Amino acid sequence: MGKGRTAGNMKKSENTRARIIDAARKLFAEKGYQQTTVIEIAQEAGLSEAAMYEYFKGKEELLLTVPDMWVNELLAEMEDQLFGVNGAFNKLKKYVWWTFRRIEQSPMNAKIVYLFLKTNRNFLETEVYENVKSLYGKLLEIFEEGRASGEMNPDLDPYAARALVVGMIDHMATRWLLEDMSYSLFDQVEGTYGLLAEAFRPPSGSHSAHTGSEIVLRVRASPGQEIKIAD
Amino acid sequence: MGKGRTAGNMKKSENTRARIIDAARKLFAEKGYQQTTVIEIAQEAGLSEAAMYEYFKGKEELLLTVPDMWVNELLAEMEDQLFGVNGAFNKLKKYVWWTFRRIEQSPMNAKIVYLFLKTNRNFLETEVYENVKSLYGKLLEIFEEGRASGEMNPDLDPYAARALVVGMIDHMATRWLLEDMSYSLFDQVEGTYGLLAEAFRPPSGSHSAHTGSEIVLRVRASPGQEIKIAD
DNA sequence: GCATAATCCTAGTGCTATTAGGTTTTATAG
DNA sequence: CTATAAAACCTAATAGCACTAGGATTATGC
Repeated sequence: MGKGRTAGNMKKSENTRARIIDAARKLFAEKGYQQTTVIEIAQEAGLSEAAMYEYFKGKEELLLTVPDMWVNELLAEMEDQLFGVNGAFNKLKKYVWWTFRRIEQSPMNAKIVYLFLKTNRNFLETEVYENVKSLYGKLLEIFEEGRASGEMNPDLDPYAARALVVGMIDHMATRWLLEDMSYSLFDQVEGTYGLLAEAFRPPSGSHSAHTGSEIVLRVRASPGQEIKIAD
Repeated sequence: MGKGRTAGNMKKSENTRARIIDAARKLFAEKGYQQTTVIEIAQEAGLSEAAMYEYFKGKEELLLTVPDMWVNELLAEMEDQLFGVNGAFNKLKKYVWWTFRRIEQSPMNAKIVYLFLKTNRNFLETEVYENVKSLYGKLLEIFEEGRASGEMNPDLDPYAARALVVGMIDHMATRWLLEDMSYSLFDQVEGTYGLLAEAFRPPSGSHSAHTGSEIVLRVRASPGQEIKIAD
């Protein structure tokens, strides 16, 4: 096997490309996108500045490419993670936990996605964005399933529900990353998720509000006091 | 009154300062922070580039100052908006609606806060951040009130609840701004808020283990049917 | 009117992304 | 092995930008 060649039939160019992406990922996560210069990336990858431009159109393309692989991995793994999980609530919990676990495991990728990419003006036209949408799209299926099975509120609007879950994930991930991962992510998630899930449950009487035949009375009473209802 | 002097005892420098801030706000919102050059800001304000540096240390200080006034206004207005509103849920709804109304009314300020400022590495050390924290802090009071009055779940964790509300506001505002305000913000908010509020309600059995003094009865009745309670 | 300070400008400096044009290395065919 | 073409890489510009030095102009107090 030739020197400098890694296993398989990987060309040198692919190897170099990977080295550049790794260097960029590391530096973007450490210092932020704006604060990282292309010279630094090139040095970290062991190249001259100009040689880098053989592999990437520019710094911004690098920003858009770096997390692409990660999100692709996530997308490929998602179905696998949810496979065999029964029930909409179990699926939802698994989905959320899995997402946060991945964020915890790859804070470098997560930082780039949550801190630098999401507010980039070209983000919406990105390949990554399409994949992120697919990731979030799975939530709609989960809510539809929960609605159909009666496990969740039959009047649940899947889009509204998705907005809440995505908003929660984004917010908690962003805070954790901004605060430099200084606390336990899952300690926070535990309570917040439990609370959010309440919103998706069927109403107490367990039938739809559209029947209009239910009245709720709130009564104050001492412990042990008997309450009779006369109709 | 001297030419170029506006009403009151405003100095020329204050006038110029305000012109710079207005110019920066407009350009940041239109083109984004990175894409706006200081030359453009200076031209829009009718100054030379160098003169601008008599008023601001640099471009970043401008980014941090521009939305400061807006958030200050919000903070000053908040108590006023909630004054006289009874009940935790009414307060919460008012809070959320008021926030989105302000976002809708000042998309330029909102863009700067939600798209450019929040991911800035120095945001956490900002005056604005302190004020934003105060704005969100009010939510804690609301949840405490709801918990104490029995209107909300007595086991509600105010911090978890705040995370959900803030996450929802951030997410919906960011999306709306990124999509260039191309749809009705309030159409979206209506359903999502209604769903979220469900999470804060007391549990179905509805008596707190702690106070033990409130009981919720769910009764079926026909419209018009009279229900009497005998104790 | 004159000193002083506030306000502003012209003309840089230095850093950074990007490119022009050429050199070295590698792969390939005869 | 050698000629040749392509791939990989480099040195040395170029251009755009944030920011500054040093000085000119204008307003203000006495």
